[in-house]
Amino acid sequence: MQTKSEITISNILSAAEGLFLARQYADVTMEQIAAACDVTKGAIYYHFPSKEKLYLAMLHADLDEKRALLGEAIASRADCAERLRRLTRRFFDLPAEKRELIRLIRRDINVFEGAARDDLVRTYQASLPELVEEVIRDGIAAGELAPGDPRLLSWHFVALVEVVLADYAASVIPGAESKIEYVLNLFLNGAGNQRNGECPCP
Amino acid sequence: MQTKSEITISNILSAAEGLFLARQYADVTMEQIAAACDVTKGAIYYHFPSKEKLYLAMLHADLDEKRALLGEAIASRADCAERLRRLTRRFFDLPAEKRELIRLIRRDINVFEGAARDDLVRTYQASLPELVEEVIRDGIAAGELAPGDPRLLSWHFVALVEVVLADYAASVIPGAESKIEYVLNLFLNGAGNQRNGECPCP
DNA sequence: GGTAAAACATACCTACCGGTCGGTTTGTTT
DNA sequence: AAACAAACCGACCGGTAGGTATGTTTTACC
Repeated sequence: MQTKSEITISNILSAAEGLFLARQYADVTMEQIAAACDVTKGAIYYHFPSKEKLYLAMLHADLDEKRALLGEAIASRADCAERLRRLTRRFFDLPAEKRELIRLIRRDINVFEGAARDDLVRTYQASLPELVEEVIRDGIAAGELAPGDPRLLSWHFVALVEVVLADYAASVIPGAESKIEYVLNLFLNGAGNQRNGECPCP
Repeated sequence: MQTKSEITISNILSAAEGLFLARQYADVTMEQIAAACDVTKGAIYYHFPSKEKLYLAMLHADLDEKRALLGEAIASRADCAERLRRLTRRFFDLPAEKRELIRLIRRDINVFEGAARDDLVRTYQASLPELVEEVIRDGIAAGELAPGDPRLLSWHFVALVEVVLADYAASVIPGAESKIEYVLNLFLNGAGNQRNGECPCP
């Protein structure tokens, strides 16, 4: 069973997540967070030493959870395309708010400096791109993907997923499954018209 | 000849650009901007009614300029790949600060609400992605690109450019020209190993 | 070169926000 | 039920930053 304290902390983190996702770091006040989970500012400062620590704690909790979830999806011996497909599908299965976390970090990453910033970057790198990177590295080794830098390719893949995540995409590509296939096809085969490529054998 | 007022306005916009690029909107103070161009806060408020208006004015000026510059690059009758190449090259030729503007908008877009926000989105859309979209639309019509939604593909292309713009990419892909070819190749042909595709003719 | 208006500078106001602290409630132990 | 600790409240402080009011200089034009 959870103690009273754990419940409160969980509530605070949850409220903080919602607000930090909606607005920028500086535009979210501690009192707004407090009001959102029916406590006062004093209660938050009882559990967290500062606004910055609260933000980082919320990020860590969220990314750890997400990483564990997504990590399962690539733990298979399938080929590269299939592993990427499973990973993306699992990502799409996440509640919408959770998926926004990546954009959140890219947005607020300039708020902090020094150690806190490095910590943020590392935590982010370890969340999604690193998982993709692992799959891509294997894919290159197996000859399924063309040679290239795995990390750069993983960023490309993540960026592609982000594109499909935009509101506009929903009006063009309906349904999660077709979005996934869209991403995979574009990533593997590109946007060029393959039929234009001449077949070497007459 | 420029009047004194125009020079001051230009200085303010230039200083604002540098600071807004380096930090988040809320973390840039009016006094910092004032100090950066050797005036006082009062002078800024003489020319701009508010911080928000100053930010938007600086964005508009920058994007207008950039759009004019990039627009020339696609005004040719070359094929799709070549036009994209020229557009990207022109983009890479921009001073580093100017290239960061895209990321800036994506970062600060949540600061504003209502009309100001819509204005921001429209201005952004009209800057880079719309130019790419035009080229891609032609490319699809000419059969050079596989059928697909032009706008979504343009976002994909822009995202790819952004990936290559990251610091890490410099350590993997040296030189602007090879970055451009990397982007084009990945966009047109994808990351999949084409040699794996069986040739239908025996 | 004189003058009115534009273009600043200076000082100040006010709202807000992160953080603190004394005190109060609630729960637990003995 | 006394004693103690954990959890929480709410008023408050210090600093800050957007914005303004007013005085001063500079520009532009005659």
